[in-house]
Amino acid sequence: MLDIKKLRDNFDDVQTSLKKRGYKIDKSLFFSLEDSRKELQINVEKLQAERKKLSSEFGKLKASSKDTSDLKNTIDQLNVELESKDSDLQELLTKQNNLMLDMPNIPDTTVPEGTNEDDNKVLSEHGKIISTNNLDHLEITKKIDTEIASKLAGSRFAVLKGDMVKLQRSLINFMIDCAIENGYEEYYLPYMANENSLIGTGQLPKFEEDLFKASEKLYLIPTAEVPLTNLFRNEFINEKDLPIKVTSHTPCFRSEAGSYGKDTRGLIRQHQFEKIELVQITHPNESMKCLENLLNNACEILDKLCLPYRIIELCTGDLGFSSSKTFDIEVWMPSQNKYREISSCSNFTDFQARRANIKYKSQDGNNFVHTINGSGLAVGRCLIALIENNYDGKDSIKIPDCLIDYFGSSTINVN
RNA sequence: GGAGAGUUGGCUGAGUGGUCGAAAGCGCCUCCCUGCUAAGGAGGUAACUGGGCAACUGGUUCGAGGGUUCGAAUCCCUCACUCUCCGCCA
Repeated sequence: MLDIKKLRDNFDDVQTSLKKRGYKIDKSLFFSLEDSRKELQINVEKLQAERKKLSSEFGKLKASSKDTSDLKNTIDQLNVELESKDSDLQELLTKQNNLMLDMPNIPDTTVPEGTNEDDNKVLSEHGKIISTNNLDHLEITKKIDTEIASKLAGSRFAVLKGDMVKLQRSLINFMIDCAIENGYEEYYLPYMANENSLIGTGQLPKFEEDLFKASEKLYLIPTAEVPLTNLFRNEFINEKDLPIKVTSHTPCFRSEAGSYGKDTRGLIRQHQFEKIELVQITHPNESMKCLENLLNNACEILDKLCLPYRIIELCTGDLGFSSSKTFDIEVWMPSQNKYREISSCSNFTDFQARRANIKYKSQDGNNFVHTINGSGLAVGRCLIALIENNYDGKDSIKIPDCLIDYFGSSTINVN
């Protein structure tokens, strides 16, 4: 959520910024709501003050057992007026709030301008592309089975067997250990979240169709970002405790509505996948530095796994709803002959903090924190990358050195 | 699933109709004392929000939403959540 004061005072600046990401604010709507709000609010508060005063006089008259009927009449009339004005005001505030909840975050001034992903900027490429293999992961190993998964649950699910499960488990443990080493505290979390949590991180109300609803009140989490960030919802944090770094491995559930026909083969786009999430709760002055730190933490994993990847900076038109600045990490997928997203690291500035009411206390008063998060990493996609990049073209997949202790062997025989 | 108790400021916790945005304690901040630390003393310290250049000055909030009342933390109703005991259970 944006700061409404910013809109009141610098509407044109905000409008210009949001335009860069393709969002249009209706200026006349905003100010017509705002003008009525101001007038009504002043009016209502005046009436409330008056009632307060008269009620206390009423009490005094009562105490000295004097006649109160005239005063009661006055107050009754006042209450009728107050009630109608107040309900107008409430209606208006709801409209205004809905308008605010619909607005995306303001892109950071350093974000390159653009209209869609074609305008994203490649910042750097890392590692050597050595694989000449063009078989995809389903062709390389039979231990990933999406057909049998469709019997169990439908399309966009997978069943893993034997070595592949163990490899996935090794990746998870390796990634979590990296995060811990980098100062993140590990959490085990609920895989379902309530509505308020999802509003806090920005999935609701606008993106309900992307979620799986598990019951009347609970949704399956689309990412551990939701529970990790909401750990701090409605909390005050001591300034000296910032930044707070937390991590968790969870499954993630996404309906992938609107991606029909896209990435239908294999593990790349599933309703359910494993992910390690990194979250930092930071001081506003430090957040960009923390974003770089988090990005490095994520890249480090690919470095250690010796997988080729590149870093992309998203342009204004491709930024996620809540994000102010985002770096994507894309890993090389030999079978597709291109890089695919494996992590998205974002600075949400105070956008989520405002929605989730996460503040820090400092000498100059209370202020909203900035929230940062990114995958560290998406496990399913990492598994694909590992299989496809490390396949020898004949019968085995090489396990990177950093995983050998976790996996217990230096190769997987695929026959 | 059955029975009961609770939800108040950063925390603990008092408060059953106006003098309560709220006792007390803890914590925190400022100052005094002290060679330093500890202890001690004085004062300050809820959040959100409106108007105003500002000084300042209004309003809202005691889990949420309704109701009663001139007036509600306090009375009534509904809901959510937490805890305890019993039952069941990985």
